[in-house]
Amino acid sequence: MSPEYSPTAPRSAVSPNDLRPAALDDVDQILVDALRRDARMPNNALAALAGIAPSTALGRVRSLIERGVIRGFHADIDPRALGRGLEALISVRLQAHARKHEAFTRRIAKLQEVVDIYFIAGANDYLLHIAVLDAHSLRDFVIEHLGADPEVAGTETTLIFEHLRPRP
Amino acid sequence: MSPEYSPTAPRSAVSPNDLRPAALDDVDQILVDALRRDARMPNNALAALAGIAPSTALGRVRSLIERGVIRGFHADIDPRALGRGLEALISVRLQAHARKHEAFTRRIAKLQEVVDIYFIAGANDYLLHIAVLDAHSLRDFVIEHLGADPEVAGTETTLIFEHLRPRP
DNA sequence: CTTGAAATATTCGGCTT
DNA sequence: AAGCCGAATATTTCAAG
Repeated sequence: MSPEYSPTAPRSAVSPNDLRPAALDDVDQILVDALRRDARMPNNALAALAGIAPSTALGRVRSLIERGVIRGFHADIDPRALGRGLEALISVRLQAHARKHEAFTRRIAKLQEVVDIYFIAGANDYLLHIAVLDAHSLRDFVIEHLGADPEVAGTETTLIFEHLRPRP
Repeated sequence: MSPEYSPTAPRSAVSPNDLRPAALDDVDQILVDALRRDARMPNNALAALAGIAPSTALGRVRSLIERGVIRGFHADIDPRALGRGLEALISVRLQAHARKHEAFTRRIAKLQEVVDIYFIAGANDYLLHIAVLDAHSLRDFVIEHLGADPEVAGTETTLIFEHLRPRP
């Protein structure tokens, strides 16, 4: 008998050189969902939730990490507790001839103030989400780390009044 | 003897009605830092790292949660694994007379596609970070959830090529 | 904040489907 | 391949000092 297509098995990747992690089955979905809500949920409880043995849950979670589906487990910390009560978004446009995007990214990524780096389409090249102590620190950040860089053609800073993360 | 200033004690809040969590001592700092890197680090290991007994570490972490310093523990999931390989930023401007910001926020916060809601200063009122399946879903999202709302005066959508989160 | 002990959870090898 | 079981290790948690 020739091999045949199984409709219940996960499909292979859609495009040829696709780095997408393999599709998640129902159990994986439950585990991922639970860990997204509470990364410290015991393996025990995960197993019970998913209706599998603890050892199986352990293997599943390890596989999810291995496959890159779970990229990490992190505590969400109130920036105010870290003395970073002021958050801002900074649009950054690099010089047209600038081809040192990677170097810029690496340099910016090292700065303590930087929370997110979005590499974006459109007139600007980056949107930086930063968290600092106060307005003075914000100015210092822009002047010292962006204004001083000859590759940076321009910046635009916008204050964040409130930041919500609805999912977790 | 009159009460005197103790240089080692944490200062009280700077401004009168300040909701800032109390300052963190060295041990708290270590715990917060470790849990930010790895939310699943065992309480045991945390204790050893901070140089305190496990029971003390347990109490410290609970206190940090209680005080709102730690807002949660979350697994970081690759959006591609969730079938959300396309991310975008959408600037949203509400009608000048719109005073239903809270209602808008609540409605948007419920949508599965929404990753972050930034309430910002400037010409626009919101910046939404969303993750969707593909360009078609993105268009649908804008039309259905933003374009259809009479309170929304305008939107501007920008694709995210890459999103880095340097800290963890 | 620590100790110490009981209750829970993790983890692995070996076995079953 | 993937899952379960059982048993040794490890961890969590609380009451007491």
